[in-house]
Amino acid sequence: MTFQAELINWYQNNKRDLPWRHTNDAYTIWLSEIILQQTRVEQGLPYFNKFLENFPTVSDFASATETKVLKLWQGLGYYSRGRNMHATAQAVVNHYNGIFPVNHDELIKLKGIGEYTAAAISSFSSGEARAVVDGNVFRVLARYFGISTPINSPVGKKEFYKLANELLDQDDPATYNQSIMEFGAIQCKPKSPNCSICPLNQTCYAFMHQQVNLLPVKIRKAAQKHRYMNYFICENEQGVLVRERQAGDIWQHLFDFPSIEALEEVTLNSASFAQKVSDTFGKEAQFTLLASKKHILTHQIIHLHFFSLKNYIFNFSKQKELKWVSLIELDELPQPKVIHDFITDYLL
DNA sequence: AATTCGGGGCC
DNA sequence: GGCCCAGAATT
Repeated sequence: MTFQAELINWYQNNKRDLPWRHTNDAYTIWLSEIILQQTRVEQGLPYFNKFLENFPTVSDFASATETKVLKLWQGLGYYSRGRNMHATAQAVVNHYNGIFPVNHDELIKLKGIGEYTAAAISSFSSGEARAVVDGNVFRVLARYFGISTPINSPVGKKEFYKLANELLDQDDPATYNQSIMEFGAIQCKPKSPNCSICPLNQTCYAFMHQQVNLLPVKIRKAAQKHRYMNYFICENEQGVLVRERQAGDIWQHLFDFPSIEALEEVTLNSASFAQKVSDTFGKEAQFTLLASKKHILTHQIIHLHFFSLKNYIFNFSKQKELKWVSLIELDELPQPKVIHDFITDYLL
């Protein structure tokens, strides 16, 4: 049996029953593919159901507010996916008559849809012969064919795409694409795959040369950086003061609180920190520590302190991103996971 | 070509 | 603590 036939045969016997595999509707498939970018099926599944329930059609998605979209996205991470989805839904309504494109060359023009996602949506919805190359495919091809070119280098990406499209089953690209990804996720998994039961083990380069745990090759990422975020909670009869985060940093268009950020850990009861608070919130400002947390992102380790702030002065004309909200309204705003955890424990 | 976008699960 | 996950956009 050929490599492709073995994969499809394995898929028919081992595939998971996932909701987006029961449709060829491009909108529904688009929802699943964006949600699953850099996200495990188990983590994305409840979000897929939630989005389909709230937005049954692309028109429903387009007519929602961005805040509503981000609130539904809350906790899933990589929030630009949510913002780009909103823009794309509106583009489909305005420029495609509300009919989601199914062709690769149209799909890739849309925000948030790159090479992988355009291939996935086009092959699954219309049977277009485009090979998907995701993390699973990189791994399966690198191991089976013994390719040591780094998968996250431009040269490697080109090489793997070329091979993937040569291997693509022209008669049923959708099933073949599903098969190789599912095979990578379940059988040819990253850590300690059970190669003894693999139907391809007798022709797999990595297995025969004891290189399964050496492939694929990946170039190391930059080291994580530490950030120190000191948040100040201001409460009055109206509620609490929040800040909408702006472009150019993490959590764009999500909400947190007024803060003083530092590059190093501050000594909380030091004169220098007290001076900084006075400079920012006025000489009479008083603060007490409410909680401390640590939050890990891909490239950042964030150290957070939350303070209650009294007797403060704000210059709202210079802080247009600030606004007062009631606790009810606060609950409707999208928040970073670590902020939402704090609010749940200390404000609600 | 390298960095930067989250959060969770696994070892 | 490091690695990976149905990657894309930016610089």
